[in-house]
Amino acid sequence: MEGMLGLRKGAWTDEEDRLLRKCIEKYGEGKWHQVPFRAGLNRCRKSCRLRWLNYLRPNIKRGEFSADEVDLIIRLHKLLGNRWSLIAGRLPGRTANDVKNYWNTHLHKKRISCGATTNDKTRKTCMRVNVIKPQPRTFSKNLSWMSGKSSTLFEKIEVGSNILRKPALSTLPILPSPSPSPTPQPTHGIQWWESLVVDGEGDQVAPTASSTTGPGDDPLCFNSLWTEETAPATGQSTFNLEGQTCWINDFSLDMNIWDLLSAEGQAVN
DNA sequence: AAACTTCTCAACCGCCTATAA
DNA sequence: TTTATAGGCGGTTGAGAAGTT
Repeated sequence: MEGMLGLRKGAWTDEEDRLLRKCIEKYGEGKWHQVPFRAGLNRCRKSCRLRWLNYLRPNIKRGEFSADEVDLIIRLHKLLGNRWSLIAGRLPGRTANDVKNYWNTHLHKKRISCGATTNDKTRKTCMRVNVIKPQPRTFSKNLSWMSGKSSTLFEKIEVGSNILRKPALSTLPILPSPSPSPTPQPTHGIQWWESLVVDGEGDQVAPTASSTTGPGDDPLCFNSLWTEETAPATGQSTFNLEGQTCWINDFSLDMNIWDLLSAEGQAVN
C-alpha cells in the first residue's frame, strides 16, 4: 500500500534504477503491485511503473525534439487535445511525460503569445480550435448504442490486397462531449467524426492538391495530417477517400479511433 | 561573486476505469 | 450490486540548472 509510511519518494538513485531494471528483465513488465517486493525497492507501485515507463524502458529517445516531431505533436494535439499518451504513441521513443513537458514548456506558451497578437493574419493561423474529443477513452464491453450496429458502422475499402475500414457516416452516434460546445450542435450523428476531417475554419476538407502540400502551410490545420509526412517511410501507397488522396498509412493513423469503435471491449493499445 | 529569476523535467497526486471477488 | 484493488492517465509541483541583474 503506497499510503504506508516509510516509502521512499523523490529522485531515484542509480542503485534503485539497477534493481528495478533487473526486476523487469526477470519478470517482465506489468504486475506493478508486485514490483517493489520483487525488486527489493522501498517504493510504491506507481513510482516503479513511472520510473520504468518514463526513464528506464529501452529505446527511450532523449534529447531535442526534431522539427518533424514538433510538427506532429502540434497536429496531433489539435486532433486529440491533451491526450498525451495517444500522442506519444505516435512518436517512437518519446514518452507521454516528455510530450506533455515539451508542450507545456515550449509549444503552449508560443500558442498563447501567438493568440494574444493583434495581427489578424497571424491570429487566423493560430486560432484556437475547439477540439471535440472522441470520448470516452476506452469503451466498455457494454456498448449499448452500438449493439447490433457494429457490422454497419464501417464500410470496407479495398486497396490492392488491403481491406481497410472507413466509418459509415450515417450510422455514427453522437458521442458525449466533456464540455458544452459554444458552436451550434449538428442535428445528425456525425459531429465528432466531422470534427476530425474539417479544418480550423470549420470547412470540410476540400479535395484539392493544396490540401496535401504539407504542414508548412498551416501547422495547426488537420488537413496537413493527410500527408506523406505522417506515414512511415516504407510501404506507402495511396487511395482516394471522398475525393481526397490519402496515404494508406495516414488512414491507418486514425484506424485506432475506428478500432476503438469496433473493438467492442478492447482497450486502447 | 552573489542574489535573484526563470526554465526544465522528473516525480507525485488524485482521479477514472476495468476487473475480480 | 457493491467493494476493493490495480493499471493508467493528465494536471501539477518542486528541485536543480541555467540565465540575468
